Amino acid sequence: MPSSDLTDTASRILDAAEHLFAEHGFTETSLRSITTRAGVNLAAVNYHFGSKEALVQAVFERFLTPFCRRLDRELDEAMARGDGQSPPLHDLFGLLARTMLAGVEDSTNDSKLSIFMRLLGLAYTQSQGHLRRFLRDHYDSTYRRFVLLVHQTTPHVSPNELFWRIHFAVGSAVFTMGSVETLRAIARNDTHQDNTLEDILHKLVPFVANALNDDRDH
Amino acid sequence: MPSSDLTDTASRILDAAEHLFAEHGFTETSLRSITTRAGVNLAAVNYHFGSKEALVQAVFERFLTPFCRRLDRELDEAMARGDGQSPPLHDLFGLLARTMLAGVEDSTNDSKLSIFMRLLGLAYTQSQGHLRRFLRDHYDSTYRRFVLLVHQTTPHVSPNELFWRIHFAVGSAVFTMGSVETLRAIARNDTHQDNTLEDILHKLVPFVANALNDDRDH
DNA sequence: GCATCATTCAAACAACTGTTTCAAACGGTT
DNA sequence: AACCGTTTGAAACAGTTGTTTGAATGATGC
Repeated sequence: MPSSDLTDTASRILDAAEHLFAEHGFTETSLRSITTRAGVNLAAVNYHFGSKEALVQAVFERFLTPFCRRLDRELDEAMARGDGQSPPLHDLFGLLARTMLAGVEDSTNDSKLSIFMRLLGLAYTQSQGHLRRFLRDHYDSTYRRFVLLVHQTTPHVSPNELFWRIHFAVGSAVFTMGSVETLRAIARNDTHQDNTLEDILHKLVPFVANALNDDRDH
Repeated sequence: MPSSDLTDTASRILDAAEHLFAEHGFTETSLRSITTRAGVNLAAVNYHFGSKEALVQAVFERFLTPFCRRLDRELDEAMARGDGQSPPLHDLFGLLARTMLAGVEDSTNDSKLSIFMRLLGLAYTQSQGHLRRFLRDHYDSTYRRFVLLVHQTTPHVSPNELFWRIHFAVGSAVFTMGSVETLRAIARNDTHQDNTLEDILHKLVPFVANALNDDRDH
């Protein structure tokens, strides 16, 4: 019911798949559960996308392509504002976080962003084979551009040290994202505080930026 | 072939399952692939463990129970040395890292630790339902004890803020160590530097400790 | 109205999943 | 040797998976 009857079959499949993938993972989600939720026939998936693998890629493409385009544009503008100089580390990651939030039209409802985050987490942890290749082939250039900017803003950190710190940082982001909903529930019980996704991102950004910026090599 | 013929059926199943779960995840690993690798009959899993779910739990129990026992003892000793005072943050995580490394008898071979961490990662991201319950029921007390110590050494950080930072930190550790083999290869190509596992832990510990210790709330 | 195309549908497909069955083999005890 | 409980073995089980089929349906252009 969340997807209106106005949209076409392919979009309804993508909507349903997006939700179910984020909730249960890829292999745990059957085509039958997707088509049932979407209210379409089982064969529609293979007809419109060719295979389940292709559907997975289509789900990622639908939200990752606009995201990378937005990020690239944001980076262009930031560079222009700074006369070709890359912005400081906090701004760089703040920009990243804002670009993520910008993809969610309804900012009061976290679910869209939550799905976005979980999918990103899945992409990192569950992607063996075809998905990993797909993501590398399509979005590696944006990723490398961002890393290069981080590199330029932290010239005091050696390349090797920075390499590891970036992966530490990616790890904290990806893992938190991958289980945001669960963690939020635990936090509600534990600390009696309700954190919005925006709150969490605003804690993650300085966490990452500070850790990357430490001027001692280890 | 990796597991010797001397060990009994149950252990050989656990060895095979451990490797395959870490490599492909739970649902992606079939009982047939496990028993084939272990060189035992298919029915042996249900005979010795009862079900696949129970096998998953047994795999976690085999490495998590000794680990938590070691960690508890190490914490006891550290508290005794400090007259009941919890050690500073760097030492606390250094102790954690050493306890992890201690579980790997063959310190020249990283694969055991890598599997350990990958399983921890799976527990984090893929555990819905039975596994999550199992882990909470069995190992939550050790976990809470460690968190409480971290809490006492960082009184300037609010409980909610610390909650999230700890999960950021766990994420970076689990993610990096879980793909340590792959990342080391990339680093060798990228920065022309060969990092031992110990090197990486020595970068990770201050990364985590510094990030947790930041005195501003966000 | 007719032909042509894309789309939908119910049904079946083969392959794989975890689990069960029951006879055979084993090892120790008397 | 005969008995015992424990363990292994090959085979089958029922259920689910992704995918394919071929007929029915719909809309579009002439």
